[in-house]
Amino acid sequence: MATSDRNKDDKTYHHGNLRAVLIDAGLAILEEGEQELTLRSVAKRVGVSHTAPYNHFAGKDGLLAEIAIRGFEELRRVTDEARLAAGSDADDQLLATGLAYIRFGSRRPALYQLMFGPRKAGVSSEKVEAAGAAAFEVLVEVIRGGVGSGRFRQVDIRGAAFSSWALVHGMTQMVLDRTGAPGADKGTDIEMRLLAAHSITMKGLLKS
Amino acid sequence: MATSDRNKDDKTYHHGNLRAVLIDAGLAILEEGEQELTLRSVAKRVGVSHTAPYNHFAGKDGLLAEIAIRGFEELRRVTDEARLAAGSDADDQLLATGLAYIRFGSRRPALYQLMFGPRKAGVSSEKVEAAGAAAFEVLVEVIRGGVGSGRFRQVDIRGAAFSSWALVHGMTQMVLDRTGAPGADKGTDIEMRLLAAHSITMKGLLKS
DNA sequence: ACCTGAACACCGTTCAAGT
DNA sequence: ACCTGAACACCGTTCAAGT
Repeated sequence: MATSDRNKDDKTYHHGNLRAVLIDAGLAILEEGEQELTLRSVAKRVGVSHTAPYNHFAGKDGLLAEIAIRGFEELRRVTDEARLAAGSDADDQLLATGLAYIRFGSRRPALYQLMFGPRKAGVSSEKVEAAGAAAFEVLVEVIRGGVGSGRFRQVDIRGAAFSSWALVHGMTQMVLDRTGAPGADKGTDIEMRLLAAHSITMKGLLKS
Repeated sequence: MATSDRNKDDKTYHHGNLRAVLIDAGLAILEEGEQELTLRSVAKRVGVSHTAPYNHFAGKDGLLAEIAIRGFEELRRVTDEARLAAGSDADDQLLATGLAYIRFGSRRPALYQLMFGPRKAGVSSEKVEAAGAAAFEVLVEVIRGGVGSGRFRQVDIRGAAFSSWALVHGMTQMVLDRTGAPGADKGTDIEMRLLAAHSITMKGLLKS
């Protein structure tokens, strides 16, 4: 009896998939934002000893890297969805992906800070950069499409994508920095800022 | 004899100005980049017990806030100097301040990350934001001058300044993130990126 | 008014030991 | 192959005690 009970729990508990469960727990802690993300807090939440994670990750940095990768994968997903939903106009696509980007950072501040915060070098760090590069490609696609269709000027594609990314990234960071600042209309305000920047950029980007 | 020796040392040692000495020590640790910035490491470098800082700061966060303020003051200084050295053309001024901004972040990566990293809320945090706002005003002046002289279109001044700041801030962050990335020509590369972004932005900003 | 040293709770990491 | 518990070095912070 006790054995069969144990087997039932084990499906979601921990034997084959402790690695994945730990990553999810870390993401959940960041999402809730109350608790500190600690190797010990993650292990405790899963119900495992605080040294168990060392069997699946290269210490705390290894776990953090895996969480950051998940973040970049989702960032790529939401921006790509926004791009597809924006229709065929490259101008609309660029604005939509920028908005999706800023919303992602605003809604997941702790995860976003982790993704772009200082990382120790290492092999897992390269995988993080690869995930970030994949997310970056969404913007490259937008610019490439705009240039290809003749809507945009013949700008350097990756250079323009880099500028767009830097702009939304910088804006997101500035929103997250001033968490205690006056003005609860932060969310709408930053979107207006992006709109203004977008219209200036577009005057330099559009062909006609 | 021992007393007079002691008095000589005390001038730079610690009695009246321990507070300032601790801030300098923290900045020096960040500058060197080898040591971890820790309340204890700062105290040790100054030659004082690790609890002494509590007489001058609200814990570690209080010291960190003071260091960040110093950083923003210097950021304001270097961008303002670049603005003045760039002559009277607002276009040149905008590019020069952007370059000075990115160079500041590139040369003081640890300090820059501290300035824009997650800060705990508190009174000292407000002073940090005030120092950051003062640095921001340099860019506002550039845009205001460009609009006033008729060189720039009649854009929203603070909105355009915000966009410019976000752009260089985002670029700086992206340079600092990829510390281990391939391509040692990082420094020159990012400046070319900024030039490209600047020329696109200018097409939307300039009047004629 | 300012500084020290002991003490506390917490953290990341290592390692022998268990299964 | 995976997990545990003790142990270690380190951290921020508090506090009684000194001057």
